Amino acid sequence: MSDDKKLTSRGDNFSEWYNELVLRSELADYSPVRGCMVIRPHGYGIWERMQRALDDMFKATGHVNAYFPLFIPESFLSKEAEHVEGFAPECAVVTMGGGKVLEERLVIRPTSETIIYSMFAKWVQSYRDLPLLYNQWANVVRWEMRTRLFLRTMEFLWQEGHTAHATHDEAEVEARKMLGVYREFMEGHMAMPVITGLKTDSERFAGALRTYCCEAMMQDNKALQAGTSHNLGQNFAKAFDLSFQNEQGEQAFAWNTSWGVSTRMIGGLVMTHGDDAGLRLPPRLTPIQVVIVPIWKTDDERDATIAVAKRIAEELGSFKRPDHERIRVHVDDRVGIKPGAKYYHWELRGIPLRLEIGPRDLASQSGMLARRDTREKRAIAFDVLRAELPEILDQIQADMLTAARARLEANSIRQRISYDEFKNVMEGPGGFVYAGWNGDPAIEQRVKEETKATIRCIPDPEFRSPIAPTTCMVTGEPAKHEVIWARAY
RNA sequence: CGGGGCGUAGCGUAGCCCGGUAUCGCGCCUGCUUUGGGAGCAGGAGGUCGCCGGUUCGAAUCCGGCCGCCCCGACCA
Repeated sequence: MSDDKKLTSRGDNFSEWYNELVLRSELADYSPVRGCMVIRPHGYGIWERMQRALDDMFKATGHVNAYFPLFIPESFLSKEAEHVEGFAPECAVVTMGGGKVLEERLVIRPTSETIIYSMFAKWVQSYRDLPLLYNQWANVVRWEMRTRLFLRTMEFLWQEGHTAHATHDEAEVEARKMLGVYREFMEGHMAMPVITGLKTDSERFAGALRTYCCEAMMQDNKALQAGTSHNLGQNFAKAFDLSFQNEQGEQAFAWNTSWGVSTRMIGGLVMTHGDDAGLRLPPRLTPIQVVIVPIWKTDDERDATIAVAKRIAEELGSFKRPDHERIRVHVDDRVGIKPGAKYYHWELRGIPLRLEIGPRDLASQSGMLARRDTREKRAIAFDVLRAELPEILDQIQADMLTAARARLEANSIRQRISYDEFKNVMEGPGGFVYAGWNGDPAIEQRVKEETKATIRCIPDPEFRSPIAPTTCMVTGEPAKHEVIWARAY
């Protein structure tokens, strides 16, 4: 057994652990194009589960899917001043087509506000046409300097919601509602607790009135912005003449929101739950929930255990079952590979449950069930699998969230600390520091330069400290907000 | 775009300083024996040493240029 079978440990080098794990668990691979990655079936399977769950939630909140083009006329980008300033530097631009120089260059969408609101403008005349509640599943391209698998790639997959409303307040409700949807998805499906809140101006989306976000804490105590929701105000409506006649018969500009989450969440999943043995996937998002490993000595035993394994898999996972009763089972019937090697294989890939079935188990009509998250192992009778597995999977899902939440709390600092102590925290263990801020962007900038930490958000009320800080951590002046400081991805 | 590192079989590497046709491990193929925590033995396949040029009788090795990747910064979902 050689050392290259062991994963770099999180403690030794977190960043190397992450890269190695993503590659070795076959979530993704580097591609021939710089900064772009190939999402392999195991990774894409997670994305498909994410899409399905989120899409259901979007539909249940009244949204519809549509699709807008990948190419955006370059002139569209520049119609909203702040937006063009924010995105122009990172745009890929098509200058040639069909062997000819294009009359107007085409930007490959970095985000679709401009093209979508230009179309909304055609479709909206009256307040009766509002609201428009659209979503699209798409790829976008941003010319990033430095890329990392899932966390920042030049092309990534995401969903972008785009809505238009008659009033500011309606748009505000929508932006907050979708932030809540994200939070519920991240906690309920990813088992990843998040802090929701408002971005400061420096971190606000280019062209938005207000940006709300979900911030998660990774195991190296750095923050990951996992989702954003923007109240765009009337900025884009004015740029694209998205106007309507209101009940009073006056022309008015619509109010827009946009909101998105991306394949970056897969990186968050890895860094939230992974351990030194590999991935740990939450039952709701894992492509395979239970892997069955048949064990044998003789050919007869091989045939018998594989037959039983397949029968169980068929019974639990049949497509004839309604979706919510179906368990995603895989039988690892590869010959010539010892059971132990299979255990390592599936542990690396994060499959929540493993069922071992050997000759002894056939006799007793039971198997050994091992949990990936806790590594507990116990016997379970075949005839209770169908009844008990869903409960066990739910338990794993819940336990993973509890564990992640405990880690988030353990690495959050709420007691008042001095700026010097803060610097030590950021140089050392890191974490989320709740502290007062005087509201001055210059202070935010200075802290960033001195500590690499940024204000992740002004947390929503339910995340704030019982006793609000009264003074700014840096200047000692009266605090305008309680904010969360952390280094971020 | 600045700093650092690295490109040798599918993967990871030795060799490079000191020039003579490439080492080892994993993986892969065949056979036999194995299989309840990473199997053993035997045999075998697989290489334009990132690319281009130079020096030399001879270059993975020395020199010049280029390309790519990773890490750390600046910038960003």
